[in-house]
Amino acid sequence: MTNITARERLLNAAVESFAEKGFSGTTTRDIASRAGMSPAAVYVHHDTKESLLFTVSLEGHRHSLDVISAAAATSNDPVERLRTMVYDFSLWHADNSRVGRIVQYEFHALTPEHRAEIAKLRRGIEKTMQDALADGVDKGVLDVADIPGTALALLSLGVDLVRWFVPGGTRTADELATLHAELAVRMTLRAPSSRASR
Amino acid sequence: MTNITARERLLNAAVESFAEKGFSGTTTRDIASRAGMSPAAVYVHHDTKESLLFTVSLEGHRHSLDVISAAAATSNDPVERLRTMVYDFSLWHADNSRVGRIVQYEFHALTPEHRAEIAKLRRGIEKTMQDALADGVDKGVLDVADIPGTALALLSLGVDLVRWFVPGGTRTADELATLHAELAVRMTLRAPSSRASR
DNA sequence: GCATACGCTAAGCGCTTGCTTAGTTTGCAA
DNA sequence: TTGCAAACTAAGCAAGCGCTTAGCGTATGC
Repeated sequence: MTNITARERLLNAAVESFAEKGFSGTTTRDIASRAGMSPAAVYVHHDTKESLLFTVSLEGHRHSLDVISAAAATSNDPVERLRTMVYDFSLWHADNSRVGRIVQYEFHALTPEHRAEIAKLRRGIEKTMQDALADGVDKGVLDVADIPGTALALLSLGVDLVRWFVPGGTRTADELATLHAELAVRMTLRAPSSRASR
Repeated sequence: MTNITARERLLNAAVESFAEKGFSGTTTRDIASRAGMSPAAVYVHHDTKESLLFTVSLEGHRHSLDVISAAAATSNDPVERLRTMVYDFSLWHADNSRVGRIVQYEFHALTPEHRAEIAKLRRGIEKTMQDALADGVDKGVLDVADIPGTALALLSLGVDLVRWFVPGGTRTADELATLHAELAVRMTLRAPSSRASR
């Protein structure tokens, strides 16, 4: 009970510190003091500093994969589905921008084994977006010449927002996600004339 | 003469190391040995490790601002101008992905004074893109409801590519930049029906 | 009422860090 | 030939690093 709480307090402290100073810029003493504990207490609940990063990164990647997968299953209409996927993916990054920064920018700090495991989840995210575009093209609703490249561009909208988004700024997470969803549709929608020609 | 060469060899070594391991993950001994010098030689040519980062970051920001400013001046046609701006901005990031990673991801490692100076250049980049969009809207050629948000999204295409782009991969820098330029036009172009209504 | 296990800390080990100091080498002006 | 500045290195300092060890207090099962 208290075991779980202390472990999670340390994980939350690690998220704060990694997001603010990066993995290499964070000391185990930082994490411990943010969690209100002595430096040695970190090692009661976590093996190494890197395993803390791996736990945070794995959880973050799983969440964002879950979010985009769930969105992909909400509709059979390619346009509405794409709108939901981009909206939810960008919203998740805005609502979790600290975890998002760790997910996106600290990938290289993982051990090769952990990196390989997380790379699989990343491929899953890209695949989900590619499949949604391919289905829309098949149904004649979307016009996408370069599916992998366009999928990456759509994901970039969500990914890159963690670099500058601040909660409580001039723009809400919902407004940003709505904008991204609209831009995504415009990037991929087949023009009326070419749709008529089908 | 040799002074300039040694100074630049150290800067190149710093670019390699910062891009690969991040600023905090890089040691001054890394930089020195990559430049084929002793650790102390770094301090003959540069004040601190952070001043090396500042020099690299400042030069990188200036280059990318120059690139997008020059592109903004190539045409009066809003569509062609936007296409050129996005193409050149993404191309620069693909051709300079190591410097791009430092520019984008090591901003927080700068001292507050240096950060403030570089923030000005960043605002210049955003302003240039916003002005191009606003002019296109004024001329009735583009349809952009949220100009600051859309400008950020267009820049995100170039910025985020440094996270995954590898020279010599399946995609050339030119192909990627061409794709981004096309997507940018689709994101912002006024639809024929709404253009007719003007 | 005692033994045991658990959550945690004080102290610190061996190593690496950014940077400095003191001194050597080199090339060139007078 | 001498004098001197500039480029560079060997050695090392103080501080900070990830992580370990030894031990303390407390709660729980018996």
